[in-house]
Amino acid sequence: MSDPSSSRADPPYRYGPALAEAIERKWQARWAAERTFRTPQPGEPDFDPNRPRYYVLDMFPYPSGAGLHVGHPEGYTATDILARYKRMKGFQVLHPMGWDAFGLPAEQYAIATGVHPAQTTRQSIDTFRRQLQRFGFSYDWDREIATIDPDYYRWTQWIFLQIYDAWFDPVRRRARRIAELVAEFERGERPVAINPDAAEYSDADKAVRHGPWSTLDEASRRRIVDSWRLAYVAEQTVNWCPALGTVLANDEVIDGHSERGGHPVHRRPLRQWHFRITAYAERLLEGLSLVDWPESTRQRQIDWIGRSEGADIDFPLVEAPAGWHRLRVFTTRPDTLFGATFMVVAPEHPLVDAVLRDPGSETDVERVRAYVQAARDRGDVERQASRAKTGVPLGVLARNPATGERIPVWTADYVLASYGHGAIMAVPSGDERDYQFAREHGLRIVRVVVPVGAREDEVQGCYAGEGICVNSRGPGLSIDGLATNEARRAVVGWLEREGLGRGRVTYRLRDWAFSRQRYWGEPFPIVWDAQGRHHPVSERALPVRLPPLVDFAPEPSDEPRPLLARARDWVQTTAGEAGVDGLPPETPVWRETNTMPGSAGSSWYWIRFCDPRNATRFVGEAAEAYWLGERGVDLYVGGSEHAVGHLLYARFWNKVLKDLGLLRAEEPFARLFHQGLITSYAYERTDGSLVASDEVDEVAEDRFVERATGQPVRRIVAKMSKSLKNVVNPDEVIAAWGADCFRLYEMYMGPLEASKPWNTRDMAGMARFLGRFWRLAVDECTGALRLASEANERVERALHRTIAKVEADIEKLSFHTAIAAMIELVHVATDAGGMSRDQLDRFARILAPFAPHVCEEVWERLGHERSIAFATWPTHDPALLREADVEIPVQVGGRVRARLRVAVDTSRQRLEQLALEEPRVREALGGRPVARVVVVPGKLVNVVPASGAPELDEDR
RNA sequence: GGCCGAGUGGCGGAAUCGGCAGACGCGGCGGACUCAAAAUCCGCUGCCCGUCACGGGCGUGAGGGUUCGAGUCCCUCCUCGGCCA
Repeated sequence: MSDPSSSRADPPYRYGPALAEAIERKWQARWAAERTFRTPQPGEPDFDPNRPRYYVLDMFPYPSGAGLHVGHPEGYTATDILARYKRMKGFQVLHPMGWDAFGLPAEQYAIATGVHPAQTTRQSIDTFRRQLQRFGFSYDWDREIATIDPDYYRWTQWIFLQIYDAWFDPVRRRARRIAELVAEFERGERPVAINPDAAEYSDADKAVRHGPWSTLDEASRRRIVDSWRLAYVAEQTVNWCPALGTVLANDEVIDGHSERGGHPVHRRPLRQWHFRITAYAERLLEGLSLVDWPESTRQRQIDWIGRSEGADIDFPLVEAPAGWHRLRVFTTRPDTLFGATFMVVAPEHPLVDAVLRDPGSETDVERVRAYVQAARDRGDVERQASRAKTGVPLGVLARNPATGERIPVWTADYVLASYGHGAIMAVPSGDERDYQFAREHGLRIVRVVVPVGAREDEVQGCYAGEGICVNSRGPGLSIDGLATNEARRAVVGWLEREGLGRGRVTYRLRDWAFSRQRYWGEPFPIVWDAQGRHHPVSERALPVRLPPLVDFAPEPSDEPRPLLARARDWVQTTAGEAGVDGLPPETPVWRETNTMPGSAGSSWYWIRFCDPRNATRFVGEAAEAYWLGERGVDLYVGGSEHAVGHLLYARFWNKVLKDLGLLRAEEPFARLFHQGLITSYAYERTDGSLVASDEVDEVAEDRFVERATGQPVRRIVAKMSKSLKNVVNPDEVIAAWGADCFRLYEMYMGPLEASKPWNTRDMAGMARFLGRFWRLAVDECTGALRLASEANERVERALHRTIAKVEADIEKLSFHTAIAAMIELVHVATDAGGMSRDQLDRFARILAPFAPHVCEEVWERLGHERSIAFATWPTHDPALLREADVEIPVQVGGRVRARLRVAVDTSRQRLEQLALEEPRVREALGGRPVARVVVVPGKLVNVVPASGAPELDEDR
């Protein structure tokens, strides 16, 4: 088909790459010129408030310099089919596209080339837009947005300020304005205290009892209010690489050195903005039951939030540094309290510093100091992974409150500072890590739980499961013989009565660190004064524009320093200049130099699409009410790699905005679907090196050789990547086959959610299908319509069946089976000598969402002036779906022995009678008596010979 | 190790509620058209036995179970993929 010598001999109107391209260009130009897919807004003349809406959203792409690969259009084609289908079903469809354009790759590219990220990003966006438009997707390009547009990030900053100005009321379980919190403090309706759930404050800070609000000074008030804010500043440990002058992610650090370059990396505390997403843990869990999402993704979010019930327990300290009277731990297994034979704190725990300042007689100060130093530069991931459970005793003794025994306190890096209180009670008989640690360091092990039905001496090593408590009798409490779940309640009750602890729910979810030390991100609308206090930039001064910067090269330094600090004239300004209310205009202030992370712009973009040009509000109320309403986005399609990060952050922002009365929907995305990965063949030489797929020949079934050398290579299936040399470029595929063919092929590969290997060879099937469809409608020599003079009955029935099937399959996103049904229809119609005008008119409409260009062309030839995109979806007559006659298989003992040709509605009795009269059935019975006959009318008959089995009711 | 998902022809895959396994496409084989080739059209194509027809047996990762009937439900195991530690 791609041989040029052959196409010269082709009839002038043969459907091939050249004609496909001409048709596709023609219609794409027309759609653009007529703004066919512009979606009317509430209030506009062509908007119809009585029609239902359908909001179908793609995860917007990060436009990289490499352009689109064939994985992108998979999800986009699926949503396009749905958008086009819903339009034909009478919905007003919102189907937008935009660009997630801030982020690290653009900045790294700038470091390498010296070209400003603003420039490279714009170029990448232009490339992506051109490529997407070539697919004929029905996006409303008038709504295009990019997160780097100041008109967009102005509202990203504005939303940050809304979150900054909010706190979470644990009683009402929702966010409220800071002014309401202060009012409650002023009126004495709320105890004046640091937020007990604020991760950035110590237990000691939270225990401080403050007087009435009016008696507090400005600094104390500010401290208390900040502890409630949903956006707050806290020190967080980062991986700082002085040589690269940058902060590294956990997976970029290997063994204390940078993955690139092998430079030393230090763990340093750095001042960062955070969102108190943990306050929403319960709401985020509950919301998952309101949405139609893949079960795997819901489960991953549940796991990520990691709700666990347990208890805080205070262990009295009997030998400890001055001022240390107790050590608080969190445990999910209070039932194993009697087995706690030692305690462990993280190397970062404040008790460790206290011990070093005020060592006890048993403390080996040098050993502790050395251990803590070494542990500091190991990341959490690495600490968890390492097998050896290292640690040192602190020379501190605690008392187990249940047994009254004195137990030693150690520090070890298998305990993480970020979980619970950074301290644990160690129960070696009931926790694998504690067990290993105890074995390694010769600590006592006491069995306190045995499996139900087991004797104590039958249990070896560590047993972490549920069971029955043993050896759990003490001066104040005995839980011997209780089941572990009952024991947990008993212990928590006792702790609460004794004032030694309380039941508590904790989460694995951490607060969301929202700062980056990069350039290419949204600046914070925040300034700092000379006293180190933060102040919001007022709304009217937004956007805070990113200052121009030319030098992105890393600057080696021992102290972490954000890149924006280099824009000195921008950083240093005055309150008046920056637009800060509440400070005298001439007050010198310094702008926040962190920037927002990549996830900022993507945490609300679906909202902006509803009203992308609104200059006075982040989204107009009428647009939000219509396009989002209480349900949110109707269908959201994107990769499962965003199952926790993006989707959790987006839900969080949505909930805060809802609580503040700015949105109606509790959940942003009503239905979510993940398209599968498109993989591709890669070829490996015997030495493991890779060969590009276009340098390989298939010499026999499953035997491949490298063309240049003739050496055999092995074919593997892998994710497309430059390094594997197996990337397929969509531009080339479209040039060779056309966009309609590409769309059909990607949808025909298999279930949308499955990962599937790309195989260009299979494109031919879809090209043939389109060719047959075209020939069914158009004379290849003259270009005139070819219509049957009258409607064939068999074609008519097949058409009704196909309409019903395609409709049901689109709703299920089962596009490959819908296409299979249409292929069958083409065969039936071709076999019957063609379709009537009316039949072709309906067929073109159901194929149009899949192959819109060729269908527009046929539609125009059928005499329609308006785009097929707004034609109505054809109806089907359910009465025509079933054939009058059916073939019923007759089984004997479950094996098909004969077939009956009967009317669909043949009765049960009649079918049984006909079956028993069949000679083949009698033959198969071989004289055995018939035990029973199972009849499923319209489906099958099963004659069961007697074999001593008991008789059963036939109808079941 | 835990959680989730998947194993069906040479390949991608279908089978809506437990009811004819392999729809549809690719590839392959044969034929028509053609000077010839491509394209197009038609037929065949799970495996084994059988001379064609008519048939028979086996068959959805392995083993067991429930059932008149299992790709589908239950149990045990194996393999692969994804995520988390």
